[in-house]
Amino acid sequence: MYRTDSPIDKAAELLRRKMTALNGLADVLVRDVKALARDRVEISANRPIVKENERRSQLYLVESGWVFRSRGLASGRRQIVNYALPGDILCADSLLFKASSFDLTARTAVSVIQIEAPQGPELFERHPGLAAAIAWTMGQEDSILAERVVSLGRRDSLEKLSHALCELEARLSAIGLMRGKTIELPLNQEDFADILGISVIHVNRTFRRLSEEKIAEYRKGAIDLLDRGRLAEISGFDPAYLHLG
Amino acid sequence: MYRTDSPIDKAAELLRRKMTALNGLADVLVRDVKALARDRVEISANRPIVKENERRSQLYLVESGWVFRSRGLASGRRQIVNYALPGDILCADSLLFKASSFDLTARTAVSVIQIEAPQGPELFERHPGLAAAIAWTMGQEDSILAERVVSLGRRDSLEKLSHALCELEARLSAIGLMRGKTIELPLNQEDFADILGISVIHVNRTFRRLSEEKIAEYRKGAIDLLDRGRLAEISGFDPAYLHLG
DNA sequence: CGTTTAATTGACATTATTCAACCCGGGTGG
DNA sequence: CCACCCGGGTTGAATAATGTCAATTAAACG
Repeated sequence: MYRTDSPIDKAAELLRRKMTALNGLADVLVRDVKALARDRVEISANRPIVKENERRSQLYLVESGWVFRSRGLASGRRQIVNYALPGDILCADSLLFKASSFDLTARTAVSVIQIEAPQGPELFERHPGLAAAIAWTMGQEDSILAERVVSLGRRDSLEKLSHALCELEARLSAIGLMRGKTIELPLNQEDFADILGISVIHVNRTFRRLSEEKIAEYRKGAIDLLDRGRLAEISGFDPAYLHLG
Repeated sequence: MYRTDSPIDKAAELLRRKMTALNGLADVLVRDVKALARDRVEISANRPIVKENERRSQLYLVESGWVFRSRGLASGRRQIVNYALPGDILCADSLLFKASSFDLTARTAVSVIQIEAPQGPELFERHPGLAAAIAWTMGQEDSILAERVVSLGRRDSLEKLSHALCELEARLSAIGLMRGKTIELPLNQEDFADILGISVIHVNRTFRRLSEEKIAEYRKGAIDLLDRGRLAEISGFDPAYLHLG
């Protein structure tokens, strides 16, 4: 077990725990990560982590805080594509592609561990553990986004919201961030709107419906899940796509 | 150059061409692919390639035909998450995860080349080229899905359709499948509905709008792009996310 | 030809958006 | 201590977008 009180160890442990499927590689990964880890960087809330179209050759391993991956449209609309939590890797794509066309912004104060990774061939030939982590991360992201596409395309607002709440609960409890039936999160209703692809006002009405039926209760900074069974039932939630073991 | 008339070479060449960013690895990749390539498999139209939740340790490299990655919901609704074209890799995730919760179905007659890939550690330690291809494929898919999320969440039907047409044009011309201004495709309006997350009837209305404004014309089996500039303008299309060089 | 599948059209219902107010709690400055 | 402001949050009414249902047309095929 790679457990001490160092922040790098904690974040690396979260990462390792996610990658149980790659049994033989999990340890190699942790070794790679530790060898390549550089500074810890603190980003204050609501600051961009990477501006769109910026090229870099580093990865970031999130240690604490919430990060949004989003796109702002010309019309002023915004879509949050995904959110990253402690143990998640950011900018994995920057090692493979010239540019990313999405913004990464810190929703809360965030601290990340910079990992100096070689690009291209060297990455795959010399650091199989890290390469596996990157592939795994992208695969998981892929799977989450595919589920997001289903939600946005074919579920109504009640189903969308219910599904999002189930996902939040699953992802947070996988990293030990759930306290009982309450999700603590830094998202306001506008953030939910931009995740679910609906208007703020409709988010509000949809939360009210959930609240009227005693299924979930929105408060500032937290959501109480009163009936997780109903939430999963409404949205057809099946946690398999998160690949959390 | 790896060009002969063998189908494996043609598909591998398409794959290699996509991965220009990984300069040093492209050749390693082709070697890996050729070494691991097994049978060619033909799937007839409208047959499942993989049923949901089936575990395998093979990859498929598409040689010809159109493949849908989709999810059917309990209510009978369907969402097409993405489509794969010649040169694309299928089932990359099956090497990393226990199961995939999406269906792969052949929309046309499809032929794929089976690639026998080791799972887990061995993949990354012994076949860096293939590992890179898998990571790259997942990264590209990831990027496409992120763009899909934006479309589904924050664009109206006209923008969605325009964006989809731009994407189709870009992806098809990257593999040499565009003839002038006409997209030849096996998609009917119901397929478009399930890609765009709107109803068939609305797809019809939206095509009519494009046609009235002389922007694009739907015919069975083909779409004529009369004004690509307008299409890109309407949808804010920027091909960068496809990473096609 | 009849049959089938897909496309098209119109009338209507539903869902979600927009706009405009109002509320409420937590600062902040007088 | 109070008045004010500000960022959410909440609510209702009007409007726009999209979905559903039902019927019709068109093309494709044996």
